[in-house]
Amino acid sequence: MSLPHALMVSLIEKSCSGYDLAQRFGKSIGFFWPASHQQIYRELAKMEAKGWVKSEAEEGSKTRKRIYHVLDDGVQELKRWVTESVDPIQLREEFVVRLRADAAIGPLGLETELSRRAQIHQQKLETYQAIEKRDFLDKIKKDPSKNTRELKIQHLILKTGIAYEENWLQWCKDVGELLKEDS
Amino acid sequence: MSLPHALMVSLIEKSCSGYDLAQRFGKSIGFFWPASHQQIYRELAKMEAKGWVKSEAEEGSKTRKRIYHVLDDGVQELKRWVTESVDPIQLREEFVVRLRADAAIGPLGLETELSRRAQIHQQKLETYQAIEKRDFLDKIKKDPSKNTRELKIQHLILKTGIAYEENWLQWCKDVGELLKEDS
DNA sequence: CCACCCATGTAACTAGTTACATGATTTC
DNA sequence: GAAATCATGTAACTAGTTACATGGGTGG
Repeated sequence: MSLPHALMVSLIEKSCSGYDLAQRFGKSIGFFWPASHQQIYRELAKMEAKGWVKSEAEEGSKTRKRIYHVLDDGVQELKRWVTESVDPIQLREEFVVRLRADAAIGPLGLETELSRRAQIHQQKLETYQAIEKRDFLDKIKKDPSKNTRELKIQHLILKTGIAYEENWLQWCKDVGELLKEDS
Repeated sequence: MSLPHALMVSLIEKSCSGYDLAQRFGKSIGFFWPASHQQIYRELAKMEAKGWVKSEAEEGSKTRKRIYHVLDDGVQELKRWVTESVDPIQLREEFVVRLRADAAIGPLGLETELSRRAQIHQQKLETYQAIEKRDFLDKIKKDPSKNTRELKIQHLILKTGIAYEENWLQWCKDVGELLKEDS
């Protein structure tokens, strides 16, 4: 399981509350490891029980907010986990199964759904590209010395997402062509 | 959930036992929707209870083997399901999280694991390419009239797998370059 | 003062994984 | 007759999803 470790990476970058983590997961590390707030709160509680993180009420705050930070045991655990050997995840795409059903008993009119999916990919792609421009391209242009190892890796991760969406977008076009061709 | 529907697609292509399905899932539709035999047996039982499929002991056989075939209700359900609207699955790759951990507190020596993963992708790629040659390229060459809608779709699905593995393979190389560069 | 966002949770469910069990048949 | 593979399952666990609950603070 990766969630506790993903949370620790995020907390190392900046300590914050479970709520904040949930927000940040919606727009950074969560692109590659999505998690709902329910899951996050549950994991944080378990991690605190294990002594990987510790939470403290914000000083002088009137809210219930609890700020989590990573303890030394957490960092050790993270280091251990990083070198673990785990197989790449299996491609598992429902729409491919639908397509195969269409091959067996179709045509079943997948075109509408296909273009809906193309739109979703297009939208994600644009989101990623906007982030790339703002957080990487412009930043490096302004000050090339900022292009550290850390930034390069983070940029590569984002480019992974971009390539991923581009591939599926192209795939949607290819499938669309094929379905149009002879149905 | 797709498993029952994936199973029906497979059973429509050819009726068979749960055991056979588990074998076939290891080398065709299971590339895109993997399932263990435990899961398959469990689903088949549920599907039979719902009246989507029916099983019969093989005539004159001495084994416990039960052949499943899809009933009309099952075909109807499949047709209904195909047009359902479902979002594309989220990219969810543990190694990307590790990479980001490496960016935050690294370098942590991800190279070994990376080349292990590259090997896995390479191997899958070769498996797919062998299947492509045998089941599509050679077949069409021999008799172009065999290149039906059904075959074209199935070929496209396989090419999806090929592109997927090629992309991750390339990704491994890119990451490898970056890690070598400045660690 | 009402609606919205902040902030944290519980409960029940679903799908998939891991481990274990068992007996029959085929192959060497 | 031993080992491999055919063939079907049960049980317990893990991770993720969906639905619901609740109370405080902030902006119009």
